[in-house]
Amino acid sequence: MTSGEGRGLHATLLASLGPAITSGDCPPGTVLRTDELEERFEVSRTVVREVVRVLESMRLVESRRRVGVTVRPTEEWNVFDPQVIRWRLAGRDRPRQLRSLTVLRSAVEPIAAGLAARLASPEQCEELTRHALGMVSTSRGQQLESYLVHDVAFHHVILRASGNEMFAKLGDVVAEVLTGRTQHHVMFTDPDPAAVTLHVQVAEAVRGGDEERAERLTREITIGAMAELDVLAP
Amino acid sequence: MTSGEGRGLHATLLASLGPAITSGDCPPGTVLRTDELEERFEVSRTVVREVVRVLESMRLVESRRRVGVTVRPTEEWNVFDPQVIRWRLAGRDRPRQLRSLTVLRSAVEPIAAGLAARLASPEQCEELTRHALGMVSTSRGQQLESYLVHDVAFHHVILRASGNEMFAKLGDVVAEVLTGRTQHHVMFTDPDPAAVTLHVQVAEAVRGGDEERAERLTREITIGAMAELDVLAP
DNA sequence: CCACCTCATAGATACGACGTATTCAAGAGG
DNA sequence: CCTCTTGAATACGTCGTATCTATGAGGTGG
Repeated sequence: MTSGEGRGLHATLLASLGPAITSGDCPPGTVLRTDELEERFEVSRTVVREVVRVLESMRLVESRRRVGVTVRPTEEWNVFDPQVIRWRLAGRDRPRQLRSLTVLRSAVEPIAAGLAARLASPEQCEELTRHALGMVSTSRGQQLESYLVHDVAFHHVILRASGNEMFAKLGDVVAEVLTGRTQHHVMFTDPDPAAVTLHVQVAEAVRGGDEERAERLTREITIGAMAELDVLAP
Repeated sequence: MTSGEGRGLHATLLASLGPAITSGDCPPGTVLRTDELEERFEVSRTVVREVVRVLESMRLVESRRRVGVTVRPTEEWNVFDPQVIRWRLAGRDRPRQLRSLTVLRSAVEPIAAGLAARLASPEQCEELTRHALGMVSTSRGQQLESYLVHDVAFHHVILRASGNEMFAKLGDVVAEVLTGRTQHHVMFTDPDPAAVTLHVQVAEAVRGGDEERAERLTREITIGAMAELDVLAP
């Protein structure tokens, strides 16, 4: 076992096998045998079996008697599993994953903003305007890290305020998309002023309970995000 | 072990513990001990541990030394895991889950339809019109089961034709929503004629490559679905 | 050529042992 | 009386081995 992120053999092996599969190093159809994994990673049967069970629950692999552990075709993977998403974002088909997520965002966030306009609590409205203003004040002069913090927080609040648990869960994923985008940015360019303005206006619309406007403005933001992706990604 | 769905002790125990947690029988904060589960379900330590590991990967529970296996708060669950969705749909907060999913549909499907209008293959267009016509021909005279088959297939094709792997993955979930809706329907009423017409028109729009129209019409369908939910659910 | 049977294989399950982190509480010191 | 340290109990983590069982392959006989 060369490395690993979480403590414990289980987490370590999972952090090795998961990415190996999602990155395509073990393409669909590949057969892994339990005892081979045992010796390759120098862990006990117990650890291997538990990891395989987890990978099986993510539908990345299928374990069959007399055959071994087979990697399933990509289209059967649980692509909504945050763990799988993280592995894919860190691996080879990061562009593809980024595109999928951005399209998902473009579908979900406008609706979420509309719902937020109806349901957001006063505290959430306050948070929203605070982060929007934070984005304004950090939008100039190479402060992209601080800007990103506000940007992520802004979208997190919107998704939580929508009152939909599934939307809320997408907050973490969106955070990774935004973070990844900034990491790939040339760090010398400031964020698009138009986008900053849009965020402020969305905060206003939500605060004012204007569903239709919140939705429309957020849709403009996501359209911008997709356009940006077309420029940056292959 | 009273019952179970899949063959094998692992699947059986998972099918007992999962629903027990998602239904609220074991509310967040509940602590389960490994050996207690062993004797309660009459399985070995191995099986319990592997099941706990899977539940942990779904973020339903957290296993800590000297403490036991604690049920995590609801907002930390992997609510996009199809298995979790199925358990919740079968359990107590089915209405809440159904509402979340319907809102998600209303966000995703219109965008998916728009993309499908641009990307659908001739075969997919053919499938689409076939199922739309199938819906028409089964929309009268207590043929809800046949109607449902076409309805599910229709939305499946739309989501797949969008070219987005994440959208495509939602097809199975949407199928369960539609199925569940029909199961709760009074079986004597035929489907809404307006909805049937909309499906036919969506198929036309996709076939004709009219993105804007496909999106708008699909949005009308999902609006109808939400309205229907308001009538049926608490 | 096909249907059926046998056997080897590799995962599925079980059990017992030891390691280790974590918590809680008792006791020493201030 | 309060705080900090230290120790022991505890429940999960890891390991090795043994047995069971499903299943795919290959042989056998009709």
